[in-house]
Amino acid sequence: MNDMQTLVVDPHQYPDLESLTVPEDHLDLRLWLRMLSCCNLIETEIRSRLRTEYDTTLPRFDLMAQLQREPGGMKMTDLSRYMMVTNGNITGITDQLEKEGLVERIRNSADRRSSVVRLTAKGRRAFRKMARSHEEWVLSMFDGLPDTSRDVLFETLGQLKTFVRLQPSSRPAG
Amino acid sequence: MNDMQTLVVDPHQYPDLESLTVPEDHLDLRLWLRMLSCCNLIETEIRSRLRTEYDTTLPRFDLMAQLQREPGGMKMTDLSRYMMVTNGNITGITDQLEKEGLVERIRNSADRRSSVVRLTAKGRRAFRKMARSHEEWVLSMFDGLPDTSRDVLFETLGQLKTFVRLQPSSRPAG
DNA sequence: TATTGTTATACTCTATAACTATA
DNA sequence: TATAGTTATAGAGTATAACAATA
Repeated sequence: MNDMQTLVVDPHQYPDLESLTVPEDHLDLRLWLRMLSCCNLIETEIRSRLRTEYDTTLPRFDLMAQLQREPGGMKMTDLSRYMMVTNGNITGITDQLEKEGLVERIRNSADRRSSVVRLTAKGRRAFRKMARSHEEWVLSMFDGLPDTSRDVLFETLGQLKTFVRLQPSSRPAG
Repeated sequence: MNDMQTLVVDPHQYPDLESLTVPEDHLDLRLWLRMLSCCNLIETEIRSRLRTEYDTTLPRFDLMAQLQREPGGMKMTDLSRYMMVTNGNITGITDQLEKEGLVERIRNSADRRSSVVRLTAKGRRAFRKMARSHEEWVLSMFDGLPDTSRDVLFETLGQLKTFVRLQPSSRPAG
């Protein structure tokens, strides 16, 4: 069975995005590629674990995480806004989760166009379990990082999130 | 034309992944979600600009960036390792770029199974232009961030990249 | 037997767009 | 007219797997 080619790569073993820069490049660029490769490393690991251990995906996990905060459920339109994807995609993910009994749609009698999605009891149990694992994975990945670095990262990323300036043309005029 | 629903969202206007945590959560988890939402914000912007201004995608840009460092070209297998995707995907992306005249395959007479992919003159020109824009976008997005924060971010992310510990089961046994 | 690259296939996620039912 | 949600479609990106040619 040597004709099979499963993807088996240790990311630390190969150069990554950051290696595409040279010291002469702007610090911003090197910073960005370093941040991106950190994120990709961690995100890939989480996606892979969600897949192998819970047979699910990050968007599905995220949708359930949104619902978990709102015991009464959320309107599809709000889910779409918070998750920054279009309506049709929320319908699709909700369909999958509903088929597995993890969420349910509740029709709204006041406005019969809209419905509310919420976690079922089974969905709440499943999410709690996944969220615990998810947290363990993250903790274990950050394990070697000194406390001061953690604090500093948290603070400066907070600044960055505020300061990041999106190009005007990519935003709606209003 | 109100039945059309184009995705037009200002990411700063809605809660994001980070808002799924509460102060009682572990700092690691809050840190991770904050980092992820920073990255997603910036990455989404870059993908969108690559699409609208250069009609291309991030994986295609990344493949060209790899080749740009190696004037002699790279083997498909090495591209696959560096970009951490399977062989078949490299074939697909290379096909697209070759069709547009941006890269070319050179057969290797010593080992007739393998070939080398390299940028054409047109590809080098195109990449230089895109890379300049890409750098401008990044610079402009980091514009409001104080210098000290930049330095600190760069250092601590460097640490993180070294310390991030992948789960043993996700790596090959060797 | 193992490696290089290609092809075929399937699946998820995404966007655009048109549609239905309702407001 | 506008909104909530659905459906249809298309395309990118990914993985798994089998294959041919070559080593």
